[in-house]
Amino acid sequence: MARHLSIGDLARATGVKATTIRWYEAEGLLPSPARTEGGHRAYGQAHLDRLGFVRHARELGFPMPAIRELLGLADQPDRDCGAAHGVATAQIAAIDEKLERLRALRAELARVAEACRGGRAAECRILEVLADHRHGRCTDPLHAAPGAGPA
Amino acid sequence: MARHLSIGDLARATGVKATTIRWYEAEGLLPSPARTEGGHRAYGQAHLDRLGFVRHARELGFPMPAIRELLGLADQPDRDCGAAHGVATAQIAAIDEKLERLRALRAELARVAEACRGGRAAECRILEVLADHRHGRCTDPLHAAPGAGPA
DNA sequence: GATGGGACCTCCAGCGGCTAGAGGTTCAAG
DNA sequence: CTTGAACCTCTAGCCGCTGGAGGTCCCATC
Repeated sequence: MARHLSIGDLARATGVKATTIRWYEAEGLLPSPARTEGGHRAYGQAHLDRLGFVRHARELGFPMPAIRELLGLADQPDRDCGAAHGVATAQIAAIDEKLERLRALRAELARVAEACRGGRAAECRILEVLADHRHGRCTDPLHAAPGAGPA
Repeated sequence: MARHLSIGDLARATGVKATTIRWYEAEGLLPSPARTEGGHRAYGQAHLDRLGFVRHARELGFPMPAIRELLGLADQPDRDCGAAHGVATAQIAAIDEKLERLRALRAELARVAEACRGGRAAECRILEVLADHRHGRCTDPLHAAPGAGPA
C-alpha cells in the first residue's frame, strides 16, 4: 500500500507547521486532502508541491490574495503570464515602499537616540523630542528631514 | 471659553482619529478625561500633549509596551533616562532587522520577476521559481532550515 | 423654545497571518 | 494489546487599530 503523507510529514518536509497547513486548507490555498478511515489528512505529492509553492510565495511576502492569484495562474497554463509578472511587480513596489519608510524611520530614530546624553529623565532629549509635536504633524515620517522642520 | 477640548478637537489637532483616541484610553496610554454632564469626554492641554507624545512615538514605530515605558519615564523626571535610551536602541535594532529581511526579500523577488519573459503561464519562470523550492540562493535565515527534505 | 443634524457615546466584530490550547480520537511501534 | 505520539476539531488570542450599529448629546439657528 502506497504510504500517504501525513500532515506532520508535510510539516517536516516544508517547515510549515501543521496548524498553519490546516489553516491554509481552510483558507483555500491548499485543496482538502483525502482522509484516512480515522479522519486523518492523507496527502500526496501534489499537495507537497503546492504547499512548497505557497510557502515560498509567503516567504517572499506575497499577501494571501496574491498567492491565490498566482495559484490560479499556475493551474491554468494557457493563460498569459503577464498577470504573474504584475503580481510580482506590485509586490516589489510594496516592499520598496516599506523599505523607504523604514529607512526614514531609522534615520530619525537614530538622531533621536543620539541626542540622549544620559542623566535625569527631565533633561532627556529623547523624551523631549517625543513630547514636542511641532516636530510631528506628519502622517508620514518620510519628510521628517533633520535640517528642515523643527529648528 | 474653551473650557475643554472635545475628542474631535484632539483628533483634529493631532491627526489621530477619535476611535483611536478612545482606544488609547482603553489601553491606558491616555488617562481617562473628565466627562461633560452628558457623558462626552472633556480634555485639557495635558491630554493634548500626551496624545502628541504617543502619536509621535507610534510614528517612530515604537510598540505600545515601549510607549508605556517611555510615558512612565516622562512622568518621573528624576529617573535615569538610560532606560529611554535603551528603548530607543532596541527599536533601532528591530528596524535594522526588518530592513535586512526586506532587502534580501526584495533582491530575490526582483530576480524572480526579471526571469519572466511573458508568454504562456506554462513557461512562466515566476511560477516555476515559486514552485521549485530547492532553488536556494536566499539569504533569509527563515529559508535556510530544511536541508533534509523529502528524499 | 424647538429643531435638526452633526458629533459624540458604547459595544462588538473584523482585518492579516497565523499560533496556542483544550479536550478528544487514531495510528503505529513494541 | 498497550502505550504515547500524532492527529482531530473548535475556540480564542496576538497587534494596532478600524468600522458599523444603534442610540444620545450639544449647540447653532430659527
